[in-house]
Amino acid sequence: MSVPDKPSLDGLEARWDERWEADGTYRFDRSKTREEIFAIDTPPPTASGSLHVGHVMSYTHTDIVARYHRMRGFELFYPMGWDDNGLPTERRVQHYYNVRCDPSLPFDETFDVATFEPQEQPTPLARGNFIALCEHLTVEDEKTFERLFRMAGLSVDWTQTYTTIGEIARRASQRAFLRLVKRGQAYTAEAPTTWDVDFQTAVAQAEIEDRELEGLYHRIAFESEGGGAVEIETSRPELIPACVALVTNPADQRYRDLVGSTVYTPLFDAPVPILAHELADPEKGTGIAMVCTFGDVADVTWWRELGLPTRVVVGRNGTIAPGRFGEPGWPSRDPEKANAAMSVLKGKGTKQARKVVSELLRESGALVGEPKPVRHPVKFYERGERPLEIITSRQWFVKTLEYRDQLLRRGAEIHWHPPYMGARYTSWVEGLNGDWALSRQRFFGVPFPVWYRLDERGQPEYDDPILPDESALPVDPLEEAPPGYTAEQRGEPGGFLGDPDVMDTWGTSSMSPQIAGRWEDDPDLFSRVFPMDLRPQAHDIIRTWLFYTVLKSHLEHGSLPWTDATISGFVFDPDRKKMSKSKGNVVTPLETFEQHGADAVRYWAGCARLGVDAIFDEQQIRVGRRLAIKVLNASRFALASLEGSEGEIGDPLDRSMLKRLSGTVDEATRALDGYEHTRALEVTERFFWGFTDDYLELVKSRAYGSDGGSAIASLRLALSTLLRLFAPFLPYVTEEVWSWWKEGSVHRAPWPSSAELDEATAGADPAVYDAAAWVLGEVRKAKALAKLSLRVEAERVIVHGPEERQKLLRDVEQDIRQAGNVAAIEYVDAAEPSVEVVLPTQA
RNA sequence: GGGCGCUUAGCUCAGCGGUAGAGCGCUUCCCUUACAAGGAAGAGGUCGGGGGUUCGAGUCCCUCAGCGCCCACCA
Repeated sequence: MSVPDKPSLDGLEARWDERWEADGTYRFDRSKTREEIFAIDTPPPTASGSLHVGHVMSYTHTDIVARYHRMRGFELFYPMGWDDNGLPTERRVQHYYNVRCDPSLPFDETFDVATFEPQEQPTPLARGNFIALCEHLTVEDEKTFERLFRMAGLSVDWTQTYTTIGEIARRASQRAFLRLVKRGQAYTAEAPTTWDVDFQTAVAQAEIEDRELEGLYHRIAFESEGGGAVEIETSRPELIPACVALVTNPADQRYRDLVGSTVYTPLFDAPVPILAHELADPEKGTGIAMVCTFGDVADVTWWRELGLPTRVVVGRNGTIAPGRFGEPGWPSRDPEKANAAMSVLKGKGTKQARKVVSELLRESGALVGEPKPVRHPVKFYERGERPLEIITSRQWFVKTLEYRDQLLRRGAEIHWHPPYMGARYTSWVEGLNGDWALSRQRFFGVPFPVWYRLDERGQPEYDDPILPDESALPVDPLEEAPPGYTAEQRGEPGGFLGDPDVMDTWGTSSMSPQIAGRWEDDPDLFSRVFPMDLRPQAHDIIRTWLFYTVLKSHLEHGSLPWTDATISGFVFDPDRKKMSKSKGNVVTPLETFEQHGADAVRYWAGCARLGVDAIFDEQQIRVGRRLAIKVLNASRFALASLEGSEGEIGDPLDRSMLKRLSGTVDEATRALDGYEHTRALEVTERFFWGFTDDYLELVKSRAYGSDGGSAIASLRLALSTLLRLFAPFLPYVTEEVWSWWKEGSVHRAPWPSSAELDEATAGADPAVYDAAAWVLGEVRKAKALAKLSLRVEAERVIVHGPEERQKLLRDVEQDIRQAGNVAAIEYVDAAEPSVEVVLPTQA
């Protein structure tokens, strides 16, 4: 045994991280069977972002689960991943190096990522060079992340780390995609899709958010064919040239007679029909809606279900790029007038075009009254700055709608922690309005392993793509030629075209269980870890990461990807604002760790329940630090200050204390089994503080004495148990103390059980410990109220109470007298227990 | 518009059918041989409002209000 004289928290993190790494304490043993393994689908953080205390909280929650299960005897499959593909990385690289990706440039062989310096003007880079720069920067970011997570004490097996742009991830994503195509579950189609005009990429429903925006409702008159006018209301008058119909509800009496008739759009004089559709809401606007291609998702529904033509006026960059009226598909009573109006709009952004059209409408007399200001929700790409447009483009889709019921059932099979989080999944799946648009018109992502044949005129044949053999994966269709073709045939008539798109970043991260488990690359490993046990994550990505992972697993494996999902809340600053970089209220985790120590920060995290948003509270962290220091000092006392040796545990107080501890062990175990780590921490902490405040004081003199064997043995047994109960929460300080007197790591020690304590506690009555602590407390209270030092000897303590209670106390009277500095204890029969303390009158 | 969650001491939160709890903060006292980056003690709540069930309700039911979040085809 080697107990330091002055134990300290300083430097524990570095020392133990190194030691755990050297000893392979958290190394996964793949020889274990699926039943013996507990597998965690760790969230791969966005490598290009920065970690904040919110990450610290949720990853600590997961680590508590991991450490608990490891101590329960499970072999932990607990890898880390880095989500380094996708738009966030592209954006970070663009800013960091002041570059932009220009896919038209040829690859520059001489470009060196390591020595590249940002220039005054943005440097255009070829796709390949840009990707190389992305890979370079993410590697650097990932090192920083790993340092922080190691400091946080995550018991991850760092040899299992994966990235979402790495070869394994690309292969897994592409393989899953190919199989979706072969099963008919993924398809390519030219279809209207939500589109970000700045990033110029398709965006899936899951990445869309509503933002409240100021708008103007314009009431606009359409000329009816029989004369007269039909009025509609719109906040997007610039889409009038894209109008292909008006719709009204079939039950709406006001417009029943108009259904089937034709009206003419103002300014453009295009004839459009008035049609009936259930979706039209008589309560909204005038009860007649303008259908444009495309203003919103309702337009898409009407366009599809009513078989309407397409008249596109908004281009991919968000500017007005109209066709010519008078030409096929662009009918007008007065093409000259229509094209004159169009020429004014051409090239303008939608916002500007809106103002112009508004003025033109006013001049033409079609504007009824003044536009009414409104605040209304508008759809945005979550990372975008301008409203989404709906633009027709060719995309790959994954079928989701037809699996809706199956996916709902899968959601119900998941054990959600907390359970009510399952409702978010359900409401998301129920609200799905289209298949998953999987392709992104971006660069740093997993390419689609697909080529298209070019016909004699050089037009791609999208309906029958060329797919590689799975053994060739991963492939880059922009670098490699498809089977049976040569590189020279790229882009030539009769040759081929590589799919230029990359997958949605969720397309890859939804494969995290398969990537981490080396699906197909290492079938033996995969069979030992999949389906996994746990998916930990935050609630904001239930509709993305969680949903897509369930979808992929359901379609590929016919199973859930894991049985349980733990959902952490967010962390807010003390003013209840969500922490974010732009608000400048971000607390850097590294500083927090350095200032307070990892165990202290983990304690704060451990106090926050799953699913509940937490406050970043330095006060609470200090409490954690105090607890950690207390563990050191109490351990030092129990282990080193006492010179006697262990004896048989026979003293009633000792046995009673251990009985109480046994109950605490049961409670903590039950709590952790139910993913209620806060409760486990709470009961452990409560016992521990009582243990130090009362038990240590009660046994101190006995333990120092010649017959201290029972006390010393009890102290050590309790300490061993408490260290293990605290180990998932305070991995550093518990390991430190463990190392003073035990072999091996506390984190590989068995989780304590009440059975372990049975021998020492058989027949013991926990009420003895409670009663002794109660009397001691009353004595202390009396002295404190009398403003006396605790060292002042009380002349007498008179315990009133029923006989049974007296009996409990008589056995441990000596300990109470010593701990409380009491000369004599007397007993008086009474129904209600109370304590009377006779103190010396003050001089 | 639909759904979920929250509303308990100044603050952060436990408690979920049986006489109001913890930590922090505040006040007082104590350098007691594990611990002064300590320790001991005290003050402080008609458990959001209103109904109901029950011998008994922060605890179950209904209802209202406020806050937060999720979802929604928001013309």
